[in-house]
Amino acid sequence: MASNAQATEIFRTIADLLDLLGEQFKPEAYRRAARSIESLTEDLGAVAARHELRSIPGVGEAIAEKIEEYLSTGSIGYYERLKREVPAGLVELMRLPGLGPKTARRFWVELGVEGPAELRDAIAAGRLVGVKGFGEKKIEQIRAALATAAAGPAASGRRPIEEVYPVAHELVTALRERTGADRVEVAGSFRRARETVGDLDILVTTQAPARAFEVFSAHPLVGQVKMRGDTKETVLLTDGLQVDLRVVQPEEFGAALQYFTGSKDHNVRLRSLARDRGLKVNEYGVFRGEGRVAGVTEEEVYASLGLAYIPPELREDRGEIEAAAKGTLPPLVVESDLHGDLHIHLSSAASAEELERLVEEARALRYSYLTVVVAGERLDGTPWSLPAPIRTRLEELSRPGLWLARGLETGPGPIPDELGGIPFDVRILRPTNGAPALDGGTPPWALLAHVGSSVAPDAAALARWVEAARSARAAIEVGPGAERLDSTAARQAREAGVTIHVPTGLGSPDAATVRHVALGFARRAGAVADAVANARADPPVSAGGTGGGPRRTSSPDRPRSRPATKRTP
DNA sequence: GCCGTTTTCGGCCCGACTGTTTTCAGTCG
Repeated sequence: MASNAQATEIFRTIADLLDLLGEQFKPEAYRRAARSIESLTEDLGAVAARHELRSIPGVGEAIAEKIEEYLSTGSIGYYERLKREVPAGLVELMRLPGLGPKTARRFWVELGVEGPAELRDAIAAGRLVGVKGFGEKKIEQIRAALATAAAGPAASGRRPIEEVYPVAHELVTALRERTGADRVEVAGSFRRARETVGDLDILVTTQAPARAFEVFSAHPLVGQVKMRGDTKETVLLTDGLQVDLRVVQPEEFGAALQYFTGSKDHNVRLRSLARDRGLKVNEYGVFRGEGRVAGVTEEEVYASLGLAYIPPELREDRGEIEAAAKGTLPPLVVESDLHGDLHIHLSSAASAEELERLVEEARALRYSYLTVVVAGERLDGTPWSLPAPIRTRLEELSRPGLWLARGLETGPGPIPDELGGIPFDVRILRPTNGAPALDGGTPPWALLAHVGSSVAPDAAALARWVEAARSARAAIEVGPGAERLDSTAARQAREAGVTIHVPTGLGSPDAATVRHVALGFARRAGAVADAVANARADPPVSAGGTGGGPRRTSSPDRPRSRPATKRTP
């Protein structure tokens, strides 16, 4: 999806350039279009070929034309003109923390400064002293921002959600236990389960805000306090992640949680819907005139606008508001829907104790099946397998109530001779480059895994794999890490009717992170329990290869059946 | 520049915080 990413970046830059020219509403319009293009599940070229560019939210006549121009010529005349008009260095300046378009423009117009290097020189030469609006502190702040930018490129970019997850968990736990806060929730893109997180927004209700700030600032993860007001504190963690802590009143908590969860586009739509109904929504509640209509809970906020509750993962203005109004939102998969895992790896040196711990974990979660990969091919194509005693132990531990299936993980071709004698129940496909078509003669595939490890994640390759999974009736694995699908790709799989697999992380130290993040991605993709392979009561597996199939007696083997599935509450 | 279950024109979120101010501008989220 290289061209989508490039188009996104071009429109973002156009927005910045227009900002620098002092334009009022155009910049936001271009940013809106950029956000939509970024989250597209298919290539812009494909949308253009169907003449459906205008159906992309935020893309109207003018931007659609510019996309066409970009697709056919590789550049956009309007963009090139703007770049000639405004020095490129100004965009860098306005992207520095604490600086914005107004300030960058003033440097340009009043001081002739056209970029970071010139600004540094101007400050060193004392040219900012005495300029209206620039006191000692402001100048120092700019100097510091320039130094940080020069030291390393983008020390404060967005980071993967799985990296932030344990940190968020720790901070929330500490706030709950040590500050006397009543309610503590993380909002923002973290709560929406976006793949990347820019910062953390934590909301608390407490009678003693000052104490909450005090305790929070003293947490070992916190590096420095950036600012502290009456209701809000901003800190930087030792690893550079920014965390905002906001204190809100209990009667406002739902409204604040809704407001700070976003997304921006979702909230804009919500507010305009409210306006149409004579209501006003802000972070303090929903109001008719002076009277508060809602605010304690999010459910109440949505209900007051005539909407069903919208799960955070869907709040991106991609049609969820219309669906909530009509009552057609899907009941998204929840953690208690998961009945097992089709893809568990143990190391080739695994011990029986490791296997037993794994089984204990599965029992504790009331899972009814696990596929443990017992044999397969390494990335270099050489075969490996779990030691025979471990495979035997696996069979011994399998019983009605918890079926331990044996997984065989290979490329798409015939099973290599070396692995031919090893019995298995589930065949897991590890894609290799250039061979997307699954061999129809082999047993049905249960799972397409490690997709990102062997194919470039561009739209065309992804489309091939989704089609391969669809025709083989295999599930595709979703979750954190380069080897699994992100939520955008998962949405594409869903749209093609391909089921997805949510890894549970069982047996790994970061199991909770893997499971929650993967579930979040599945929910972002709009998956209901029926769309998740391991949310089915019986494993979506048929007897495979030389294996014997399910060795349990409690329920008959039902290949490819769609057993009754627990409903989302 | 986009958008419309009251609109094809006239809107487009708005409050907290900082720094430089004497009443406000800019940035951020």
